[in-house]
Amino acid sequence: MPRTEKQLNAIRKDRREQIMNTALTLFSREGYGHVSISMLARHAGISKGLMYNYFKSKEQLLKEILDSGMKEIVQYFDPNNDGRLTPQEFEHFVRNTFRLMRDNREFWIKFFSLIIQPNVKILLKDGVMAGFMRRYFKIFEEYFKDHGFRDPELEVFQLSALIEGFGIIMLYYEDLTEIPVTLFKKFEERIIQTYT
Amino acid sequence: MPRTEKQLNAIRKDRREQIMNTALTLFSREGYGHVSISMLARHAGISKGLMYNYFKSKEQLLKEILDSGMKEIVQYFDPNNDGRLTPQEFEHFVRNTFRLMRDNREFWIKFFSLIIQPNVKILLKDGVMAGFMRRYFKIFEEYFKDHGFRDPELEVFQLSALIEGFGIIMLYYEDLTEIPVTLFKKFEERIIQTYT
Amino acid sequence: MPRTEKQLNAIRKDRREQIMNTALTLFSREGYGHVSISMLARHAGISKGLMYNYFKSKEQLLKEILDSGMKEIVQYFDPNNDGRLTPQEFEHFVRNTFRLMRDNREFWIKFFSLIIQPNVKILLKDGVMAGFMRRYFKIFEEYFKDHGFRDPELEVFQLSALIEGFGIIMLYYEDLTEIPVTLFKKFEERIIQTYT
Amino acid sequence: MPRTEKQLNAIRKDRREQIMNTALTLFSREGYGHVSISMLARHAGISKGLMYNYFKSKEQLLKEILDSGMKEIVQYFDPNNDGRLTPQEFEHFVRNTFRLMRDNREFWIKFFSLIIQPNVKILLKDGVMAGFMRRYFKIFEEYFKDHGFRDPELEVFQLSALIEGFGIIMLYYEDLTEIPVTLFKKFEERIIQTYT
DNA sequence: AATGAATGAGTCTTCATTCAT
DNA sequence: TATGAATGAAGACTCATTCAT
Repeated sequence: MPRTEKQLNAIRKDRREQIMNTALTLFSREGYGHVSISMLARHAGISKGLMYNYFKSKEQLLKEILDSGMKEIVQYFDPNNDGRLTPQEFEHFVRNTFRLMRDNREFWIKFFSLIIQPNVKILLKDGVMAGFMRRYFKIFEEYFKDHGFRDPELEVFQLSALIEGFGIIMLYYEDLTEIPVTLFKKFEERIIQTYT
Repeated sequence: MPRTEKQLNAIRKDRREQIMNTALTLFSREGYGHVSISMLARHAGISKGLMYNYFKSKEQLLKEILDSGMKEIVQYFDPNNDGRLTPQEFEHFVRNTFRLMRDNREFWIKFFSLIIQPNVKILLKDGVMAGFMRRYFKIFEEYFKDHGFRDPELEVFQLSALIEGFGIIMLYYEDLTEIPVTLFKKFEERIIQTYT
Repeated sequence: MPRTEKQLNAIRKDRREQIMNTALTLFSREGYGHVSISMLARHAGISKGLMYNYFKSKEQLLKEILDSGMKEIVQYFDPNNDGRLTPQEFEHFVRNTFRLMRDNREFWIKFFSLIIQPNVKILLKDGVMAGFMRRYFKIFEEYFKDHGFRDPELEVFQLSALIEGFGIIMLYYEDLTEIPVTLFKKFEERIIQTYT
Repeated sequence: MPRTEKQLNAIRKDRREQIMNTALTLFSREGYGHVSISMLARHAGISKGLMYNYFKSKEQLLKEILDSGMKEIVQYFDPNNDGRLTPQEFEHFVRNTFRLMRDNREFWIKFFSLIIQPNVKILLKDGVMAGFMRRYFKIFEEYFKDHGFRDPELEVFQLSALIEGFGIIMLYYEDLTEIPVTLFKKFEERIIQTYT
């Protein structure tokens, strides 16, 4: 008996996720350019050819991974989408971002590791990322201006540095010096105290 | 009649630098793994084979680039090598680091872009980097402990995040939002004020 | 629908043999080192890459060819594996060896031509060959000692020279002076008469 | 003061020999194809370019090495050049050949190792070798015919096999089983006894 | 939907040879 | 005479992608 349309869709959805998860893990660990389709197929437990039933090319696969990650980031930012942040929204944003990272630490380390790869960066430059970044810089600058910070530009710069730096440290030095969860919490509180 | 030893040394020095500079530019822009020897040779204006007169392999070339950069970084840190930082030394270190970056901004953007690449990271892990990082973490923690900071660990973490984040921002967003030199200066002052 | 396991195995077996046969012919005629993968692929009627689906490397291909040839040689020698040769076993060995050579003359000429190549020799030295040779020398020396030959060592030496020399002549001069099959037979009889 | 013509010639002659000796050693040990000019120059203690002052190409160098070796072999054979061998001449030939090998064992092992390399063989086929071999076969056949051997063709075949096999054994197994000089002598005597 | 054999362009690397000095 | 920097063709090997089954 042939499978129903519904079953087929379920299979397809599972397979796609399975492939994307495996790909993210490998891309982040080995570098996008060093992951061959053979390796990917082997790790995902499928055949080489099958990948091409789900993704047009290796690059397409990468793009879908990036998109799905970016969507999650964006959704916690400026939820009512009015281009303004209240201190509550600011705190909410920071807490949510950190919670996201804590709850799904492995995923975000991988994702961060992926987006700083040169070949990958190029894809993002002209994609969602650029727009997101511009908007993000703008909204924070407004926020600092409205809440009496003397040098809003500097604050945006410093805040960005802290957040990006946080990512890099997780990624880069974690296996040297195990970073305890309490430190994450303290770092989060410090940022909220400093900026609200 | 063969060239004199002096002539040969001059030629060799020039060529090495020419190749290393070209390589750093390409490695950082395109990613180490995506730069082929063909591409490198074309950009450096030499033949494919010649690279191998100067460097045993592509990887060896990378290692020499990394070493030469790391040496410059290390030399401004804990100059009297006693494992202790005075506030003056701290300030001196920050100012010098920033000056280095300002004076040779392009180089350091490239260098930073290089060392966060996954394939490159691996090389550093077992090289100078690991040792340097451990020492760096330790010395700063001592510094904060000795100068009355309540939570030295958190301060080290935050300072590191700021510095690394500074690198990432330069690298990642500069071509979106031109970062003015005055901002660099203000960022530098803020760090010094905060920590001394 | 994917091919069945059986179909795949058949395809793989055929291809392996096709590649190994082509390789033996070329390696023996041109020398292992002078046969490029391009050349091999062209002669075998396959693409350059395909060889690497079947053999990890050019060297691995060589090793498998050597192994398969050595196995055939070894099986006719000291069949009951007691480290002793009776005159009947001696005769049996000689007759079988010559029959093998006559029946598959081309193959053995190629094989012999292959194993005397310097690069190839090195592989054999540390492989089956060394062990085989030592055993072979020992058993024949025992044989000559037991059957009243005055100078067993000399006889082993002479017998070996005859056999190896036979190989060289086939290989080296055959295309100068066509060697008739009757001569082979007479050579065989002479050896058996002399040593039994 | 510039060197005299005579001095220059002496230098040239020395250099040529030095290069040829080094080349023979390397060619035989590593295989002609695996010896690079760099390697050769390094081992001979000269520059890469200099080799080309003395030999037009790598192949030309090989050819001269082969020629000089072949000349030595040929000169002991059929000295009065009448196409006939007397038993004395036969003995003389065998004794001289073996003496040559004993006295300069290393050289001949190298030379033999060289001429059986496939790439090298090809050069010889159309050179001195072919002619030499034909003549050699012919003269021995006459010899055996004239001296009452029943099957001259078989004898030529066997004699050749013994001699070639002797070469192979020296070359191939010597480092497994050290072959004593006394064995050489006995082998020589046996051949003379058998054939005169 | 699923497989993996097959392709060929492209990668890093080696090396005989040339040539300015 | 002597040097070694420089070249470029060629070699072993990898891998994204296609396609018959």
